[in-house]
Amino acid sequence: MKRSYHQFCGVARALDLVGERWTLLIARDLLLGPRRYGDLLAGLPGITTNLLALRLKELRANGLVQRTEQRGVVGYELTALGRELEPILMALGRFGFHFMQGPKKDDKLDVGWALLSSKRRYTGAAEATIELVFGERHFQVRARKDYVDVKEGTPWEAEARVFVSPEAFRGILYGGESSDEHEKSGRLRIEGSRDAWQRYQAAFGMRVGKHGAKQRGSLERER
Amino acid sequence: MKRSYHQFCGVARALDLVGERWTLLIARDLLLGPRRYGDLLAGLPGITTNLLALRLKELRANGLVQRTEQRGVVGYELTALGRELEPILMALGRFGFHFMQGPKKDDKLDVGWALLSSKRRYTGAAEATIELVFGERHFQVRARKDYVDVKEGTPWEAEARVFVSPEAFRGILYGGESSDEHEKSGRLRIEGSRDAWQRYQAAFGMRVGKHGAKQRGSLERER
DNA sequence: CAGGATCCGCCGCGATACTG
DNA sequence: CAGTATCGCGGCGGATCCTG
Repeated sequence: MKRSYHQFCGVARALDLVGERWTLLIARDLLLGPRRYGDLLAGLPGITTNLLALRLKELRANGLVQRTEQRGVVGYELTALGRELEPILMALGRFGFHFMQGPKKDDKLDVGWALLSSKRRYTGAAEATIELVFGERHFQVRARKDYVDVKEGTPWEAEARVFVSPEAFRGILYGGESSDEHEKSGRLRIEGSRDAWQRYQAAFGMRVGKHGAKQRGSLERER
Repeated sequence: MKRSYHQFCGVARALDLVGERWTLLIARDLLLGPRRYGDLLAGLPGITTNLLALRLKELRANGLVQRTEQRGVVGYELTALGRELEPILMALGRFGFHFMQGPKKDDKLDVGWALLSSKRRYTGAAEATIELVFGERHFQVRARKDYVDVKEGTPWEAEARVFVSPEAFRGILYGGESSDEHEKSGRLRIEGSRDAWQRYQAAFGMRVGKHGAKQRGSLERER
C-alpha cells in the first residue's frame, strides 16, 4: 500500500487496504466464488485491465485474495481473511439500497449482484437448496437455519432447479411480483420440488402463494 | 457526484456516494456528534482544506450531512440518512482491527476513534452512563439494554465522571490493563459512582475486578 | 480567526495498444 | 486468455489567498 491515512483507527486501516477505487467491487464479485481474470474484467464495466491487474496484486499482497491455478486455468478467490469483507459489503449494500429506486440509464445490471443482495433478506424462516439458472449462468442458494450461502457455478445437488430470466427474477425479488404469473407467461420454469421453491421464496421475503393479495414491492419494504 | 460506477447494485451505489477518499472518515468523525469545520480539519491529518470543503459539499448535496448554524457558530452533523452509515463504519472498523497490532510510527492517535470502536464491543451485559474526560475533551457513553450511544461534548448527567489519560484508557480498552492500577498510579480518577464505572467496564468487555487474574489483551480477543 | 476559495503540481486512474 | 506497457487527464495533495 502506497498511500495511507496514517491513523490508528480500524476504519482508516480498513480503508488503507480496501478503500481504493474498484477494490471493494472486486471483492463483491469474488464473494460469489472464484473468478477468472476475464470474468472479473467483463463483470466490472469501466475498469481497465491494468487497474484490475494492479488491484488483484494489492489484494494478494494484503492476503485478502489468492491466485489459484488448476490444470492451467488461473483463478482468483477470497482467502479466509478476505471473506471477512462480507459484513462491509452487506452494510454498503443495505445503505446503497436507499438510492436504488430503479436502474438509471447506462447502469449495468448483473443478476449476481441481485442474488448477493438477497442474502441480506434471509429471515431464517425456512430451509431450502435451490439452483437458479439464468441462461448460461448457474447459481446455488443454500439456506440453513444459521447461515446462507450463495455461489455461482454448477451446484452439486438442489431440491429444485429454476430457470428464469433475470428480469423476471428481479421482479420477484425487488418488485413483489408473483412467481406463478411469470411461470404462466413462460419466463420461469421449475424442475424438481415446487415446495422447495416456495420455501426459498418465503425465506427471502418474496411473495408467496398463488392467490395472495398483491404485496408491496420489496424495494419499499427492505429494512 | 461526478464519477459513478454505473452499476445497478447497492454496493456500487453506496460507493458512488461515499467511496471517494476521506468521505467515510469525515462521516466517522461526525458519528460522535456535530463538528465545526476547523475541528474536522484538525482531526483529519493530511486532508486539505479544499478537499474537506468539497467533501462536505458533496455530503450535503447527497443529504447525508447538514450544516447547522446556532448563534453564529456553524457546524456539520449527520442527517438521519447519514447516520445509517454507522453499520458500514462499524464493519470497516471490525475488519481493520485485524491490522491494528499497534500504532505504526507516524500514526495519529485519537481517543474519539478508540471510543467509537468500543461501541462494537458492547455486550448488553449492563447499563451505565459514564462521562469520560481526557483533558479538554469530554465524552459521554450511555449504555442501555437495546442501544449504546457515544457522543463527544459535555454530557447532561452521568453516574460517574472518569478523568483519564488517553494512553491509560487505550491500555484498559485494548490491552487488558487494570483500571485500578492506573488509578493507583494517578493516571485515572473517578468521580461519582464507582459501581457505574465497574458496570461500564463489564458491559464493554474490559477487565473488571481488583484482584482478577491478568486477562489477555482485548486486541487478541475481539471478535 | 473561522470558514472557506484559488492556484499549481503530481500521481492515481482511464483508455488504448501490445505481448506471451 | 491473462496480463503488461504507454500516454493523457483529472482527482487529490500542498500551499497560499480571500472574506465576513
